[in-house]
Order: sequence, then structure tokens, then C-alpha cells
Amino acid sequence: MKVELLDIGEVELASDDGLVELAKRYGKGPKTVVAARINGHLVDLSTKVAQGDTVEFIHADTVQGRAVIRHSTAHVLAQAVVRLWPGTYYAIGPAIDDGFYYDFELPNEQHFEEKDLPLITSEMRKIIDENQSFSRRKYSFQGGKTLFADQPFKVEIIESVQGRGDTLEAASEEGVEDDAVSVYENSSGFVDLCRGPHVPSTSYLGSFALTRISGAYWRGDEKRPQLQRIYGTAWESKSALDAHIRMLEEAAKRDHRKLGIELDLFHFPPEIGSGLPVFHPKGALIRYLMEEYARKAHLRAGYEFAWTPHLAKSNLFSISGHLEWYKDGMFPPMELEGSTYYMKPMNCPMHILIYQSRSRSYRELPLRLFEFGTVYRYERSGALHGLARVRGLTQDDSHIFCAKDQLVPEVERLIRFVLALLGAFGLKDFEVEVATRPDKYIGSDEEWETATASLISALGNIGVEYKVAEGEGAFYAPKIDVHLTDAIGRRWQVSTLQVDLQEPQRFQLGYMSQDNSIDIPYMLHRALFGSVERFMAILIEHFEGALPTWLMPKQVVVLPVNEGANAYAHEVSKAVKKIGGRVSVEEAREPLGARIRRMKLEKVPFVVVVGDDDVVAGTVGVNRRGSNHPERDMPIELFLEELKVEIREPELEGFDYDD
RNA sequence: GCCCGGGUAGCUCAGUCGGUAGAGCAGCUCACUCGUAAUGAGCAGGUCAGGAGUUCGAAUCUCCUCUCGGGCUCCA
Repeated sequence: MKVELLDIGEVELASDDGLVELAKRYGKGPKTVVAARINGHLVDLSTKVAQGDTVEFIHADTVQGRAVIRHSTAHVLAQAVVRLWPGTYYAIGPAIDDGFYYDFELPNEQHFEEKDLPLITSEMRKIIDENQSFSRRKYSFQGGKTLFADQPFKVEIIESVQGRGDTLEAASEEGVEDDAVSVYENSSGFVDLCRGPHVPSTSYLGSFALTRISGAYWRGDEKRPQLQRIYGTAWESKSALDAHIRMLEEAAKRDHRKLGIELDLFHFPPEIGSGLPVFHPKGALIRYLMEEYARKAHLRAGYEFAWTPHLAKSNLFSISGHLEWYKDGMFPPMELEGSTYYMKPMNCPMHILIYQSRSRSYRELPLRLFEFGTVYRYERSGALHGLARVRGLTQDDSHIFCAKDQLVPEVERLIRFVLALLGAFGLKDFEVEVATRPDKYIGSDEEWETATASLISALGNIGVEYKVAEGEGAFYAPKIDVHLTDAIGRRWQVSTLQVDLQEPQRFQLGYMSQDNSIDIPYMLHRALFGSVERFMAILIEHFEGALPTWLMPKQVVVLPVNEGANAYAHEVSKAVKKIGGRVSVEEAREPLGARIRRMKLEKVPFVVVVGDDDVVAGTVGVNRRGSNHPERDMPIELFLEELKVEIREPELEGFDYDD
């Protein structure tokens, strides 16, 4: 019989030959094909092919192939845990980015400990060495429930679908479909609910590592029992596994918390409290440079500055809805002279008061109020994470009040502004998400639709691609969230842009329109860095501490080779200062090599060495960051020319200030 | 908040069986004046996160609190 093999063409196959035989003949080598697609459906390699089928191999070194390997390795993990802890209930074990996990409930409320991982790993190795096969079977709902009678989580998964007749995504993942239950049985007798596909046997597995243990709530719901989760990673080969482990080490080197201490930028004094950073002189200078750049950009882009206090009486947050909807995220109240005060969790109510301070005319719109506004949010202790997640954060926050017909153009303008501003900081790889109405929300459905539609049409108008994140909006507004991918492929959420139809009503905002009637303005909330603290963390990690020269606290250091060159070194330093460079001189109290090493570790962009020859010739030796080949005898004027360009602030590209 | 693992000098870490604290780097002093990633010697530096308990004796064992890290939940 003939089948169509993708990328190969039509091939001849004996009728009792299966996919394994086909893979042997046409795959990239032994065990490189882990599953297949027949006529578009993902299947195990044991699936029979028929005359005329179209077959596509799923190779081990692809995203889908790895997912198959990881999912199968998760089954091996479950089997190992059940062997070591008889009576364990196993829940779910999907493949995830870069790996997999499996959730368990151990008997007698036992918990995994770190030292269990090597035990489990060696049990998994035994299972893999047994060369167990995976085979798929289908059961009726009732049959499935009988099979898993002693596994309550599996029964719950089956029932969650059977009862409602719909298909939960997670349940489908786990092997429950509309009409039947899909089960995989290993040759050892271990069975698990699973959609598959799986590798044909455990001999396809082996390049895995168990990475960590954790508690995890059943179905992600903190009101349900907490299960014991084991995370692992699995790859198609030892070398791919090793590469992944090296990537993790690379990420650890970039950790902004580590670099923050090493480069003397900031720390979190326990005396102040969790999640409340202090910035040291170098960190504060970086912050200043970031903020000044943003302030100038905003001013030129038609924003006006605002400045507001850090706390306010409770009534303000009652009107805004924060006390009703956001109280869990706020610091507890303070009683003062008979009033109750709260630290502000957002800046919007304060900016609204500025809008409200006098009557407004349509001629003033759009009115764009901008502030680096520090807000305080009660983050649960386990959520804190260096500068990326703190309890006191500064938003580059703005509230834009505009008329209805200005809304879409204003959003378009904003998106261009965001991408230009982030681009100026060297970040260019973005994904845009539209976050829609969450379960808990204020306002009417029509208002949410209007607001969401305006975001989507603005994105469409300027041709920016986006994904929809259902139910991820704020309680008062849908959002456009900008995520960026850093130098080593990690995703961070930065900017957020929200169309709010609620707060203008709650505060009864108005403006005098052209036809002499009072209209309600529309309001946009937006933060481009998101939080200055987090944005700094992202920059540090993205650049591994080697920030663009214009953001470096120290841009140039001049090293005289010996005492005789000191005076000349100070002349060079002065010349650098004159063109606006940040520079210092390190005199020859210790060997040149030692000073160079120190400055290189500090990631100083230009290490300049001057000796007797330079004094005579008016030259410098330039050792640039990222290079170990110094350029000797460079005329000082030439160096200053190069430096002028290097220290210059970047232009905003892609945003026209006259927009 | 929940599960697991940590907290020893400014930083990175060692500290055995419970016997009273150690290194490297950084700092200070002195000497060295050096041409591209660590000059040498000396000095100083610790309520072993905090508290309670067990013990003749606790960095070490037990409990509590604080705090940090990895996850879960939440989120800028």
C-alpha cells in the first residue's frame, strides 16, 4: 500500500508494517521519531496506517517531540513515586515549557523532601532500564472509573467531564474526551489516564533530571488541597539536556539580585521590611538616568507632570472602588485624627482629583497627566522576588482623559510610544496581549465591549499583532499588556494600557463639550516601564549588568601606568567630563592588571590606560568592554569623538512627537 | 499565605561526633610605581538571623519567630 510521507513523498509500505518500520526507514536515525501525525491527528507509533494516509513524523528534537518525551517521562516519574510510596494518589502530570511535572498526594500526609529526588531518579532509571512499553486503551466513563477506583483524582477528572458533557481543557489533556477515557498502560502494569501520544517504550527516554519539589494546589485553586509536585526536565539527548542545564546556569549569572549586590546597586534591608528596596548611589544613578530619559520623552510627547502624595483618606478609595475590589492588595489602614488613611495602591484616584480640581473644556482634551508615582501593595510574602516583585513600587504612570472620538487614535499613539520607548532601552522583542473582562468586574457588559473593541481596533489600525488573554483584565478595565523577551529568551511583562470607563463615572467627571453640554471623558491608564524597579531588574538581567553606555554609572575609568602619568590621567578625565562623560581616575597604587580586572568586573565600558608614551604623544590606550584587545596610541581627540557618540542618549525611533 | 530548602565577617563559603569560630576576596596600614583580567607583608573584622528549650557545655540537637531562595496562588 502507499502512504504520503510529509517531506519525503509517496512511499510504499507492506500492509502489516507500522509507523515504527516507516520511521526506521525514513526517520533521522534510531529513536529520533517519537510519535506521528496521521491525516493531521497526533498518534502513537503503534497506530495502524491505511492506504492513502498522510503521515508526518514527530521528531524528538522538536517542540512537539520534546513534549511527547516529557509527558512520557512524567509517567515514569509517577510510576517511580507509586513504587516508592505505595498508596500514593497521583493527580496530573503534563509537559510544560522546558520540562514536566507531576502532582501527588502521598499517604499519611507525607511530603517530599529534597533528598528524595535522587531516590526517585534512580527508581526512574530502573523503570527505563526495564524497557517498558506504553500502550493505549480506551474505556467507557464507567470502565475508566472502575479502573481508577482507588485513585480519587483520576475519578474526579473523569467525572468533571462526564457530568457536564463538555470538555475541560485540562481533562482533555489528561485523556478524557467527549465519549471515552483514554488510558496508557505500561508493561509493568502501571496505568494512567492520558491523551497521549507517548513514546513506544521507555527506551526512548533517559535524558532527564528532576529539578525541584514544591507544593501545588489541586487544579490551581488555593481552596483545594495542596498536593506535592515534582518538577523535572527531559530532552531528546544528553547533550540537549546539558545545554539546558548550561542555560539555567547562564540565567543564574544574570540574576539581578546577585548583580545588584556585586555592582553595589541596591539591597533590601530587613530593618525596613520585605519587598522594600533601597538604592545605593550607583543604582540610584541608573534610576535617575532611566527616569530622566522617560520624563523628557513624555514632556515632548504632550504629557504634563503631576505629583501626588503616598496616602489618602479611605473615602477616596471607596469612591474609586479600590476598597471594595482591591482591598487584599492594600496595606492595612492607619487611624489618624478620626480619619482612616490608606497607602495608595494605584495613582489613578489622585490624578482624577487633579482633573476634577476645576471645570474642564473639550479644548483641553486629551489631557495627559504623568507621574513617577510610588504605590504600595501588600504582596504575599511568597510572591516577592527581588526588584521584580516588591511591596513599594514606582510606576511611570499616566492617566489620559479624552473624548470618545479621541480614544482609538490615543491608544494607537500610545502603542507607538511604548514600543519606541522600550526600544530606546535596547529591548526590541515584544508580544502584545489584549486582556479581556475577568470574572470579578465592575461596569456593564456594553462598556466592557466598547473598551475592549477600542483596544483591538487601535492595534488593528497600526498593524500590531496580538493575542487575546481571556479574563486577564483588571477589575475596572480591559488591558493591552506588552511582554518582552530578553536576551536569553525569558518573558517579562512590562507595559500595561487600560481603557477605563468606570472611574470617570464613579468620580462623576465631566467636561464642557463643543455643543455646550457636559460629557463624561474616557480615561486611559498606562505604565510603560510598568514599575521602574522591575524594569531596572529586566535591564540588568537582559544586559547581564553591562547596561548600554548611556545608562552606566561609570562610563570611563582612566588608569595611569605610574605616578608620572597621574597629571595626564587627570587631564584626560577632565576632557571626558567636559563632553559629559562619567569618569574617574584610579591611580597606580596597585598593579595595572589588578586595576583593569576590577574595572572589567564592574563592566565599565571604557578602560583607558595612559603611560609615559601617551603623555608625550597626547594619546590613550583604549580597552573597550567586551573586548580584550586594547587599542594603543589612540589620539585623545579621536577617543573623545568615539565617546561622544557612545554616551549619547538614544533617539525615540518610530514615534513622531508631532503625532 | 501554603509546600520544600537555606541564614556563619561587607561578599563567596568551610566548620567532622555537641567541646566555645576559619579561609579567600573586599577594608585598613606599610612596602612596591607597575603598559592591559588578581604585587607582597601585616592588621582589623563575627551576640554563628533572633528568642526559648535540651545539655556540664549548642554555630551544631528541639521548638517558635523573622528573613532569603525554589515552586503554588496572586501580580507591575
